[in-house]
Amino acid sequence: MDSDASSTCSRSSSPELAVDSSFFSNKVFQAYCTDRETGQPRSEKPSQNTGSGGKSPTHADLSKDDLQDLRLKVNSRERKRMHDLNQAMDGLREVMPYAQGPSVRKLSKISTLLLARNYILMLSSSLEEMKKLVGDVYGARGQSHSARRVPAAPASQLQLLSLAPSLHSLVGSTPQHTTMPTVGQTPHSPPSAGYLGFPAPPLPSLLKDPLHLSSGYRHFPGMPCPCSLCQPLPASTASLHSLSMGK
DNA sequence: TAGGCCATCTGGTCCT
DNA sequence: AGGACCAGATGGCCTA
Repeated sequence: MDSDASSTCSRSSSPELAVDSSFFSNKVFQAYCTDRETGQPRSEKPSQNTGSGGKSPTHADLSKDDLQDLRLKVNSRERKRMHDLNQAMDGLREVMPYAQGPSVRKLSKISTLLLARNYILMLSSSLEEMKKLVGDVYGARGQSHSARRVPAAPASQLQLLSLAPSLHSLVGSTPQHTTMPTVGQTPHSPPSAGYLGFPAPPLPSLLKDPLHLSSGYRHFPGMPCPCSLCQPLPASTASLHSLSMGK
């Protein structure tokens, strides 16, 4: 989907192969050919087995055309590798909680990676909170069975209780696949997370501070809120937040 | 015009 | 040996 954005975007992230034209117009390649023609090798070391009857031809033994073919092959492979990488990056962009559309500029690669990291942290946090809440609910029900009979919460209310975190998550994290631009967003300004339904932090802070995402819950009136604003972060989540992206 | 982002080429290194 | 992966260099495009 977003790979289409490359065609609508002012610039293409993966331009179609123009191997011959781009490669042969490349100044480096031209310089390379010039060096070969003038007999001034750029970097290859003098080979001892050149013309000495080696069993298999080394790079130095290859003719100019063969060397050129080899270089083209290597370049093509590298190009394909980078295109695959960009495709994967597009796939990642598609599932990010971010406004997408022809009028919205694509997230840069670094922004995509940083946002993905924070998104994962937020989802982990939501999952932990939901687990904790479900545990509390079932624990309370067990106690009520063993002790005196307390009027249990109606089933609908229980569902609401246990659904609250997921509601938060859904509201706050469902990828927006519509093409509607965010309010106050210029066609070429970086997209904001304002579509989430709450005042979104500016992108830079969102990318830097994972807590901005985890605090981005929508607060429903009358509904118990398990979000990290209203409750302290669980220890496991806190440890998650301390994770670094170090290599 | 400077700076950011990107695609591409290229040579080196590592792995199978 | 061949391919994958990586990082540096280079040049183009776009935006503030």
